[in-house]
Parts: sequence; C-alpha cells; structure tokens
Amino acid sequence: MKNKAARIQKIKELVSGGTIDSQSRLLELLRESGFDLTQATLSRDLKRMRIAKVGDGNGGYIYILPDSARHTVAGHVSGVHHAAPSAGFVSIDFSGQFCVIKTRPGYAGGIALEIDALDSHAVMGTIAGDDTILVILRENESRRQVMSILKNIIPTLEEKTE
Amino acid sequence: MKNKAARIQKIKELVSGGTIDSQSRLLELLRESGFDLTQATLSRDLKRMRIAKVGDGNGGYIYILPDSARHTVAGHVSGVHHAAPSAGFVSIDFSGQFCVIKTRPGYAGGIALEIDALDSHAVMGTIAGDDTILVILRENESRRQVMSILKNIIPTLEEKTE
DNA sequence: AATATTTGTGCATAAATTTGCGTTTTATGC
DNA sequence: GCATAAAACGCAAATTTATGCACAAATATT
Repeated sequence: MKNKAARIQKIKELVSGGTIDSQSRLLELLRESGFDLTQATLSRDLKRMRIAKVGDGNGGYIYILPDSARHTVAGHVSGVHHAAPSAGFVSIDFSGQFCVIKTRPGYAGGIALEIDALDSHAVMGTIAGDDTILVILRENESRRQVMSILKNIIPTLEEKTE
Repeated sequence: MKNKAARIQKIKELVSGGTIDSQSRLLELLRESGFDLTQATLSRDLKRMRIAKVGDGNGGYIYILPDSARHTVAGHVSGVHHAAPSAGFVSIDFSGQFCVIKTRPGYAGGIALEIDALDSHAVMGTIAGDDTILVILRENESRRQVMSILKNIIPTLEEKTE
C-alpha cells in the first residue's frame, strides 16, 4: 500500500467533479493520476467514504459525495431538532378534503414548511397565509391518518382537536 | 400498469425506514405490501427517484432518499431551465375537484395569473401561496381535460405526480 | 374511432459492484 | 530486530443492479 490517504483525497476530488458514472471510469481516472489499485479496492473505498451512485435525472447515473449520508450514522436517526414549530400552533379543523390549521400570527409559513418537509403522501399541498394554513389532502386519506402524520411536527396535537 | 404512484410512495416509505440494504430486500417488502413488480422495474424506479445505496458506516449498505441529489449535480444539461413562464413548475396533483400545483418558491402567483388568463370554463378559480397553487375546477371537468388546458402555459407538463 | 406516440414493464442478459479468502504490507509490542 | 496483530489489497466468484428488446397499456392526434 502506497498512499491511501492521497488516493482517498483524489477520489473525493474526482467525484465532486460530477462526471463519474461508474467505478470503472473512476478507476481509469485514478490510474491516469498514477494510483495503482483494483476495482475491488475502489468499491471498498467508496463504501467507507459513503459515496453513492444515483440517477442523474437525465437517463444516466453519477456518483456523489452524499452530505446526506449523515442521516444514518450508527444505524439510528440522530434525535435532531423539531422543537419550535408547535409553539405557533393554535387549532386544527377538517372539512371535506381540506384541513385548516390556525396558528399564531406569522407562524403559518413556518409550520407549512414543516408539513411540506414531511413529504407525506396524504398531503397534496399546503397554502399558508399569515396565521392560517390550508392543507389539501389526497383523496381517501382518513383524518386520523393525517392527524398522526401531523403529530410528527406538532406533538401537542391531541387535545386541541375537534 | 396498476398503480405506479402508490408504489413510488411505498418505496419512499420503506426506504425512509432506513433498513433497506438491497433491491431484492425492498422487492420482498413491496410484494408483502401487495405490489407486483420485478427487480428491473424497481431498479428503474430507484433511478428515477434518485434513491441511492451507500455504506452505512458499519460494514453494510443502506438505501437512502437523498434530498441533496435533487440538485442535478453535473450541470451538463444546458437547456433545462427555460426562461419560459413555466420555469417555476414543479408538480401537479388532483384530489376531488381540486388541483394542486407545486411551484418553485415565489412562482405560484405568477403561474396562477397565467392560469387565470386562460379564462377556461373548466377552471373556476385559483388561490396561490408562495410555492403552491390551488385550482378549483368546475364540476364534471375531467382531469385529462384540465391537464390539456394547463399545457397551454406549461408545455413541459407531464405526470410529475408521485 | 382509428392511428400514432409515449410510457411502463417483464424477461433475459449484460454490466457493475460486492465479498470471501489468501497474501502482502504496515503498525505495534517486546 | 523479530514476532504478532491489524489493515489493505488482489483475485475470482457471487451477488446485485442496469438495460436492450418486445410487447402492452395509456395518451395524444387526426
């Protein structure tokens, strides 16, 4: 083994260029840069570096340095934030396929963003004013289901309900 | 094709659980959930969804939903962002007699205006937030019909749903 | 409604990636 | 330095993932 560190660095460099679509290609480039290794070793490097191959949205694939790989450190979701949003929550009501959430003035946008971030199938979209959010639900989604989803961002939801 | 949208949603759900380490495993779970597909289709789904497999830092691999992969990294796709009025369009969905259009932040108002300008019988009215438009449809207007009307202002309109 | 296009999928197969195992290299302790 | 342990690596085989082709279904067009 010559210089693993330098190799790792070079891989990072090449991958961040955004043009690598296979290990073989990356291997080629590494060799052109004077590194001598096999695809097997490269595969192991990529695994350790948490580099991933994803669809590029244009018919091909590319390797990326996933800043999102942090999601799964040690197999458990790091118990991050999600603290504040519920602070602005006031009430919730349903009507047909709509859900109206009242918030304290100015909070609607923020909470709507949190709801959007859940990217739940049940929620088709939200429109927020200053203190009111209109949540458009997908057909056939029960209110109970929606409530349980919303609980993710508004833990105190229970009591306030209908 | 039965229900691609539902399948896509289920995949998202399963993957976000953080325990999928191969397509075969994911395929198994999907089948247990009543979806009938082959690994080939799954591979294509994952490609389109930009879901990636990465080392989990603990000797294994897991699939992740890269929220970062959204930013089509290798910008060799020059013509992607037209200067067209539809530049802000993101997705479209229906629920009952409503249609929800997601746009890039800030575009909702402009696109809603365009829709209003069509003065189509099928569209009773629109309400726009910052990145979401609610389109209220007249009764008995087929979605297909609405879609074709909307295509007048959003040429790139597809099923973008999911 | 008849026809053309586009999209989705399975099948079979190709291509790409991962891994078990044995060997070599590097690090550590005496 | 010498022995022992740990990490890195290559090889070849196993496993996993991607895709060309053909056909079916859905959509668009005339």
